[in-house]
Amino acid sequence: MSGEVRPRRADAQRNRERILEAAEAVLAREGTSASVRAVAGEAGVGLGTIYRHFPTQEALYQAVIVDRTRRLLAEADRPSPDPGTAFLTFLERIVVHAAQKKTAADLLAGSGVDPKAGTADVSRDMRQAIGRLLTAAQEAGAVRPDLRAPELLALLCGVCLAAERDEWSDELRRRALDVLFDGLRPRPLS
Amino acid sequence: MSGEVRPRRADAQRNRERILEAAEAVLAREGTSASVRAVAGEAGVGLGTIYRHFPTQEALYQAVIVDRTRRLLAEADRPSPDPGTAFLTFLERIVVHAAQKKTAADLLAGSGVDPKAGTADVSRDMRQAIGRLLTAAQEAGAVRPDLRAPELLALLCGVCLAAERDEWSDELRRRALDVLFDGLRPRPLS
DNA sequence: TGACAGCCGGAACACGTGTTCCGTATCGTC
DNA sequence: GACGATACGGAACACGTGTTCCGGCTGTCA
Repeated sequence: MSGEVRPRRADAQRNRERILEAAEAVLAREGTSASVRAVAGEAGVGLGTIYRHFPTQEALYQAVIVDRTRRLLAEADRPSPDPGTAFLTFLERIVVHAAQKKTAADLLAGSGVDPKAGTADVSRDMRQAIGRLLTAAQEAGAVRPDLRAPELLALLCGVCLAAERDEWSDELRRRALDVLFDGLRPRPLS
Repeated sequence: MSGEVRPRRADAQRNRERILEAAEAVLAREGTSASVRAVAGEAGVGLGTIYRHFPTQEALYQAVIVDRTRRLLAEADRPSPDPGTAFLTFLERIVVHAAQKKTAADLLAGSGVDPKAGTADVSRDMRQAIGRLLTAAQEAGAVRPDLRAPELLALLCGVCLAAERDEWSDELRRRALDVLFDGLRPRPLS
């Protein structure tokens, strides 16, 4: 074990942060198809500088996505007196996040976790958090008991994809989620 | 006006059809990001042959998409005694089509019709057909009256995007659409 | 069967991408 | 202030893409 890691030079540390901020902005604007050159331009930095800090484009984007997703996940773990509201509120936050950051849908995709992706951990955490909130909401009687995680994640993934793509307005999101959430509630006994 | 269009040579006509079939197969497999070379390989044809028949990759793909969408739309216009079932059945057919052909979601996207796309016509027709079925289903009391076309199209677009991406199984589609369709129905008076 | 318009294949070109490399500039230390 | 390690910028490379071009082949028709 080598130990003793010399601290980064001050300008390097500054550049690293500028690159992360730039990547976040560019991802929000263009989604994960954004080019490394776009990030370099936004950061006011050369291409080589980016590759000095991140081995790969994928590594850079994952760094941004993982960081922001962890912040989002932190909100899911606050215990709430109203599991139904907590569940639906968190779903809506995910959709808002998707629309603003263009980067949420991938984390919800099919349960077959892509082993080569560095986002596998945070993706698993996300699905588990949703699963926990779902179970709690069902036990509280706020969500239909026959709803299972796969179809919930599939629908949520679809909503995120559409919201990322077409930049839903606040009102459209409100109306669409009202419809979807109605479908999640228990059917009143006819 | 020139008139007098000489008929295509027989081999050229044959190749044109092979290209269209190949394009359909490749689109179903890889979506609209498929390369022209992939279509050429599937058709067993040179690149030049494709460009002899279609001025552009976009033109080729649009030809496939427009043709298939027209066939799908033909089903929407059969008058039905049960507008509610007709509405939901057509929505499901669209989702199945999306999952199999990887090509439906674009037609449902934001109402701002892209003027440069040759699919604008068929996209408008699709939205209008859905709108008609929606209105009929609402008048029959089978769908909640406060549902409007924008959020319906947005949700449907999301479902198609997710189904195209992750190749939903029949069962997953069934479960997801059951939930979504429940949200479309009228809320029973408390 | 001969001649030619039409057609074909695929090499070649233009462009955008991710990534590497190296001469130069800068930071931290003495 | 000088010096070495570190970091920077951006040209250059490898690759995949859409598209064009042209020499040669082939269906068609007299």
